[in-house]
Amino acid sequence: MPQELQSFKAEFFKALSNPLRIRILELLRDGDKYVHELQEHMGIDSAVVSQQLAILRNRNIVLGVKDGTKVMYSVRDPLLFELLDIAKQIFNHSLNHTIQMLQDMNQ
Amino acid sequence: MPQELQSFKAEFFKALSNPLRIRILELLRDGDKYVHELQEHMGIDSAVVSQQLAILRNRNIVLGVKDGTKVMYSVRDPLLFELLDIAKQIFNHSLNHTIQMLQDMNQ
DNA sequence: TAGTAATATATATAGATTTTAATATTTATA
DNA sequence: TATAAATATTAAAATCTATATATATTACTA
Repeated sequence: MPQELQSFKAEFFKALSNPLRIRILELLRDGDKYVHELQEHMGIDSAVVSQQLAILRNRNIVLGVKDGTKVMYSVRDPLLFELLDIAKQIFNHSLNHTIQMLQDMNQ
Repeated sequence: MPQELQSFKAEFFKALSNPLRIRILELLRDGDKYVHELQEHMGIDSAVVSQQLAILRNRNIVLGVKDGTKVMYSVRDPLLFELLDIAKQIFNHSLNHTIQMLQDMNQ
């Protein structure tokens, strides 16, 4: 694999490496939303939401469509949700492993 | 989803958000390797490889097993490779989309 | 066989760069 | 003018990368 592609992949994962951005993507999983809707769900300043949306937009992960003064956001590729699910599975495996290890230690 | 889990997920993706670490994981996909083997493939200082391995180790993504003075590394969960494949697919979709858009603009 | 060198890996340190998150300002539309 | 969203700015925190140092194991050798 060429070195450039590795950098692109790394950039992609970097876009996902922030709790606010993960939260946004999970909210969008339940349906497209306006910025102010995201802001209300997350309970943070709308400028902060806009900042994080800009990062996801620049990486082509979400799409914003204007509707008057509002902007409706959606996730561009549904495969992203599959990716998040696999991440969760990996996470669960790792957690199970840790729990098992602690149990073994107490035997 | 609890806020903590979002942070954990973000941490996980952060571990993947570096070109050297992506390279390491792709090399390990072809089979477990010693640090010096990784270092030779990557053509960088072994201290740099160790640093990056430490990050992957701390996030429970890889496992290092001592064998004399050497340490053999492997990926803990094969699901990780599935995750990388899906990332690649998302990436291809995005690229196709961009190409299509450029073509449309030239019509 | 004790002492020392060589090898493999890990950790520590530090300066440069990047990211974060909060606030302020700007733009666009109703 | 009021509202919705985006962008700019900034200080603090985190990350990166290179280099230096430390540790642990094996090999050598006097």
